[in-house]
Amino acid sequence: MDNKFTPGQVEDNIYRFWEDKDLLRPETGKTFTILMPPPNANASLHAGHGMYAVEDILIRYKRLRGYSSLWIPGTDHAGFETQYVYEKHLSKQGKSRFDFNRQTLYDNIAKFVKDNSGLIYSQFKKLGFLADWKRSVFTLDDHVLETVLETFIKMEKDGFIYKDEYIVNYCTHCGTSLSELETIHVERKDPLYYLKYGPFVLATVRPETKFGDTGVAVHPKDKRYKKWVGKEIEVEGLLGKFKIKVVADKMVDMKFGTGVVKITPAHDPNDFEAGKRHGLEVKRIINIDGRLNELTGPYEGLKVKQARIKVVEDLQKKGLIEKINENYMHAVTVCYKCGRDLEPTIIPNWFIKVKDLKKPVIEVIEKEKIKFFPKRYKKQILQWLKVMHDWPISRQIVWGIRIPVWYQVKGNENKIWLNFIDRKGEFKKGTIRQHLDNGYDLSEIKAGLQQITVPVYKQEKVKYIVSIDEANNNQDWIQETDTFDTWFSSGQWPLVTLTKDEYKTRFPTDVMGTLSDILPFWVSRMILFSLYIKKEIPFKDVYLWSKVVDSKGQKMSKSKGNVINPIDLVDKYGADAFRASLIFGTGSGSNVPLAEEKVIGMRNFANKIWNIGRFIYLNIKDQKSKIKTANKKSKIFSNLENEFNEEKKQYLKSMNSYKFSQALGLVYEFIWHRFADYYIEELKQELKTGRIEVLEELQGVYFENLKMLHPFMPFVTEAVWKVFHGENKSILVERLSFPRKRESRS
RNA sequence: GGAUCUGUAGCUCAGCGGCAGAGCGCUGCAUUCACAUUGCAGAUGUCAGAGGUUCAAAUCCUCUCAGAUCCACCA
Repeated sequence: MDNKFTPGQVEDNIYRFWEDKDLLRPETGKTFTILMPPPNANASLHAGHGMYAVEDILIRYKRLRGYSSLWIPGTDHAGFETQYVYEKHLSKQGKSRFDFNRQTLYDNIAKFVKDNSGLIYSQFKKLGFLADWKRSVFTLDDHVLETVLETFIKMEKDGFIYKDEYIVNYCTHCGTSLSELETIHVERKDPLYYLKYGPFVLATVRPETKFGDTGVAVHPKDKRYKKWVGKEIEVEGLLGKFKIKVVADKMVDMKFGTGVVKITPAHDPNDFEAGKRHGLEVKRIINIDGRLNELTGPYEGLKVKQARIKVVEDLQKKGLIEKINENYMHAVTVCYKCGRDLEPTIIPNWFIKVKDLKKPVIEVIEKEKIKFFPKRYKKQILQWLKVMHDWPISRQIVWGIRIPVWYQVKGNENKIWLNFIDRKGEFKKGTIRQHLDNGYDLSEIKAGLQQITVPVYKQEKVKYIVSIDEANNNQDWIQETDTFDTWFSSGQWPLVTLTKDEYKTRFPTDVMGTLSDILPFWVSRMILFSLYIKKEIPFKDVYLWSKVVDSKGQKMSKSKGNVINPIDLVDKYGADAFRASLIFGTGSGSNVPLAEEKVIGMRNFANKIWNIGRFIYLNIKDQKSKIKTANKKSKIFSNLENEFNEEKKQYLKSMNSYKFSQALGLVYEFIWHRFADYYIEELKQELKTGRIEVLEELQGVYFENLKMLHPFMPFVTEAVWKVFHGENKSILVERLSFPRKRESRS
């Protein structure tokens, strides 16, 4: 036995041993199941993934308590995220997604993902995770697709699906609409322009949307403007004079600006709602590429920002700007991914009606059929569920599960817009009618298809069918190109990870552990889908952890240059030290600071464990010839036992209530500062005089502590176990039992 | 605007009615003893502030200040 514990090779060998002995898979016993939150398939490990250690701790702990504990891993195709990464990769080669047809782009991304997957699992193994890797599920596996599509079809049948033109946050850079949750609001200073508007002056930060104005609103109680309400006013604009209706609406803040608001239903969410209330026309003047369209005359083709500059310039020339407030602070909605301003745009979208679907979700949470740890997340998720509105599930990207909707071509040639790349590689856009007139046939169009847009027509709907593959080779139908929001498929994670038999024995699963940030995105939707499809909750407990941050509490980011690569730390100090450093002394729910000094501290602890073992081991070898004296229990023995029993009691209590930091702290304190520093030192002399029962006593307490520590520091505990019991033995098949009393459910 | 959380040693944070704690850092001492990746000893605090409840408050309540996060709004 070496005088130091050196993790590197030892850890790899131990992991291989667990794999070879099939210890990653559960034994028989009462079931305990965790579904791993699927990381992006093409991701590599970052510090945040370190927190998956919490789940490994639970799995190992339950295994030691005699459960058949199973951890099922998986990976997510992460639609938008992955396509974004891939497009960045493309742009380095001077290309963009518009250079490829849909199928080719999909295949390329699939290959890209395949080439980059697998890495994270090998890194998880380095961290010692006891997951059943053979069971891994990918969110684009056939059986997942099947379930996800069936769910959509069932929802459609049950009337929970509808298509609508709705104002969505559209990122013209990323080329897709985003849900509310995927947007970020940032405070920013922008000029506020006071425009002369017929008889009024009104304030706006977006003068370029003026061309889409179809109304002007004032507050119903505003005396200043009362006489105009309901009338049309004549306004001098950049494209000449036009008439516009004045409406009264409570959304107007009398105190803001001049108390007059222009209404641009097509390009502002509030105006969209107001427009609906007053039956105003929706006049779209910005296309989804972020450029002004033909309705804007000379401004056609300009990007929004350029257009704003030009419009302001021209308005000033015409004397139509009264003043400009350059210091106006307001919140702007930006893309969470690329940070660019989002363009509120009207796009046909598929929606899920959530009103009835979320009711049972709220109920199970309120009744605590699903419990949250830390508890305050219960309030948070309930608050979020209460305001949850219909969920737009269409994404205009290819990397995902294509929505199984087919539009009828015949009779709708003028209504269906599409882009495709023809045989010669040329990009074409227009209606099907136009393409047909240009001599293309439908099979060529389908082969080179990029994206189709089928507006929702109020009177004459474009007929569609919902079907998995029925219409695939039928020339009468053309499939929707939108894909599902990633959360639509990952929300069904609990429905696609177990086998049929396991749904009888392991469902609901026991714990869902995940980053608290995705509570609304993911956790709430998993509950929703599970209750809808299975009529059962998907898991009993939800354990939420927070962001891993740097030693100063700062969020890790490339731009700050404070990103810590966990694998570096693991290579230097061992997986045990890395894992323990994330758990030791951290509060549940608060950010988890990761600092090299702390990892070193835990490395030292691992070494201490090793050397306590070494001390006992060397004495056993030395002891063989010595005589066992008459057994008289000394006071110090009973003190040790008392302290140990108390430690164990507290440990089990902490573990059962997800207080891992506390549990680890207890063992740390006991084994180092009580057991090693005090008891071993006190008993050293007796040991030297040959009292073998001293050794037995120490060994007994030490072994139990190894088991208690094993979930946190699996490698060093296993390594020591092997020294004492033989290379072929594993601490993993040992049992951790309760001292006297039975386990109390907390 | 609505809600939640946080404020404790130099740093990062536990503790959440019963003598103010840990890790790292700091000071001094110990040296071939299982371990210097060690041991022993020590310094360091108006527990953000004010008021209240209590035999007893860092802990419970109210307010104030400071910071963070979530939700909604933002012409």
